[in-house]
Amino acid sequence: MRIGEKPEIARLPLFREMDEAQREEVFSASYLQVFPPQLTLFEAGQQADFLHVLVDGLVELYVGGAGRDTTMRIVEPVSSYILAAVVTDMPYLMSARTLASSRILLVPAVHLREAMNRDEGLMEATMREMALGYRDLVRALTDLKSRQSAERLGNHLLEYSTRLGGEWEFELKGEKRVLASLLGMTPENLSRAFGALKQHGVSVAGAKVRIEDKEALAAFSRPDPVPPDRF
Amino acid sequence: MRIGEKPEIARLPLFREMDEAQREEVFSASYLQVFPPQLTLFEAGQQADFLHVLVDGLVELYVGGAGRDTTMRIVEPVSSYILAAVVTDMPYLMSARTLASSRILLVPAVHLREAMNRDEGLMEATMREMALGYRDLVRALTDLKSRQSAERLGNHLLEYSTRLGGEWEFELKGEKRVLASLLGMTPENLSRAFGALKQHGVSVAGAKVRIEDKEALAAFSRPDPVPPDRF
DNA sequence: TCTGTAATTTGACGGAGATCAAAGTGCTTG
DNA sequence: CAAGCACTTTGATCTCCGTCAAATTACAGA
Repeated sequence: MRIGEKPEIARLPLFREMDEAQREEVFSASYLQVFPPQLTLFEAGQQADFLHVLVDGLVELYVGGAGRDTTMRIVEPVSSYILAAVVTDMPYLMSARTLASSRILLVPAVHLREAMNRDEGLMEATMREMALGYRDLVRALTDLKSRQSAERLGNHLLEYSTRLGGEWEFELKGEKRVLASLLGMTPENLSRAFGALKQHGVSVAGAKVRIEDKEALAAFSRPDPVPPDRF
Repeated sequence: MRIGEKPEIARLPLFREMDEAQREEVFSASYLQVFPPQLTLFEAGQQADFLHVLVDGLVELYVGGAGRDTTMRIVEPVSSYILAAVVTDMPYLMSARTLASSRILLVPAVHLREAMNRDEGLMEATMREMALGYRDLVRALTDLKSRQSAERLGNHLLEYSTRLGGEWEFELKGEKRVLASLLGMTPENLSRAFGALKQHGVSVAGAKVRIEDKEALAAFSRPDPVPPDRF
C-alpha cells in the first residue's frame, strides 16, 4: 500500500508522531483489503497477526459468551482496533465481523512491533492509545454497573452527538440490535428505552435520532462528572 | 526512598526492565507513606499527580456513581495502580481509599513521565501494562454482560485461586460488601450466590473459602475459553 | 468478659429487564 | 411493483436481582 493513498490513516493519533521512514516501511508491508458485509474477520482465541485499520465501512467487535454474543465496540472509520492483542502478542479476546462492506488496512503485527522498538514516537502513541482505551473501558464498566438501560442509552446518544461535533440530529450506524447488545440490553428493551426517552427530549424515526432538549436528556441520563477524554 | 528498601517494587513488571540509574532517580524522588484504614487517597476528577504502588495493606478503587459507589478493583500488594491517568496526564477516573492500614509508594507523575521519555524499557513496560489492563477490563465487561451473579462469583473464585498458585483454600481480602460491589451485585445477593455455589463444590465459612470440586465449579461458572493473560 | 456497633445472612416483596409471541415496518429481490 | 424476508416494535409473562426489614453473627472497645 502506498502512503499517499490514504493520508487519513497517517493522521491517526497512533501513526501521527511516527518517523516518516518507519511509517513508509510499515505501510508498505501492509495491505488494503475489501471485505463483504457480515464476514467474520477473526475470532477470539486466534493469534493476533494483524493490526486492523478500518478505512471505510463498519466493523463490530464482539465476544461470544456461551449463549449469546455481546457487542464490545462498533468501529467507525477511520480507526484502528485490536491494538492490545497486537502489542502483547497474545490471542484476540474479541471476534470481529463486518457490518457493511469494508475496506481494511491489515498491518502485520510483527512489523508493527518491530517499528515500535525503533520508533520512540510510535511507542509513545501506542502507550497513549492503550491508556485512553483503558479509560474508555473504565467508563463503560461503571456505566453498566450503575445506570439503568434508558439512562445508558441517553448517555450514549449524548456522547455520540458531541463526538459528531455537536450535531443534535444524526443517524445511527448499524442495526439497532447491535446497538442494544453494545449497551447491554435486548433489542426489545432498546426499543422501550427509546420510548422512555421521548419524555426526555429525544425523538426517533427509524435510524434517525434527534435530541430536541439536550438539557432534559442530560438531566435524565446523569452523565459522568468527568467528561470523556476524546471525542 | 532507598531502592534497597523494597526490592519487590523493583521486581514489578513495570519497573523490572528499567535502566538502573533511571530507576534510582525515580525512586529517590518518591516517598513511602503509611495511611490508616478507610482513608480516601484521592478522588475522581483530581489531577493525577502520583502513580501509586501499594507495598503493604489493601486499597479499593471505586467510582462514585450518583447514588452508590461501585468498586472497580481491589488492589493487593505489591502492585501499582492508576497508571492510565498518570501516563495521559488526565484527571483520575476513579477514587481510591485504603481498606486496611497501608504503606504506599508515591511516585511523582512528572518524574515518571520524564523517565519514560528517557528509558525505552520503562516505556515498553508501561505500554504492556496498559495493554494487559485493557484486556482485563474487556474480560470484566463481558463477564458482567453475559453471566449472572452466581456465575460471576464462581469465576472470580476460580481465577483468584489460580492467581494464588492453585490454592483451593484461601481467605477473602476485605469485606464481602466490597467484593459484592466489585462483582456488580448487592451484599445480600453475594450471600445468596455463595449459597448457590454450595451445590457446585464451594464451601464458605466467614472469609474462608474452599473450592472442593474445581471441575463442578468450572462447569457451573462457564469460564472464558481464552485463559487470563496473567495470574 | 461484656456490650454496643457494624457486617452478614435470611426472608418477603417489588421492579427492571429478559423472554416469548405476534404484529408491524422496512428493505431487498425478482 | 410486488413478494418475501429480516428487523423492529408492542404486549404479556417470567426471572433475576435489588430493596426493605429483621435476625444473626462477628468484632472492637471498655
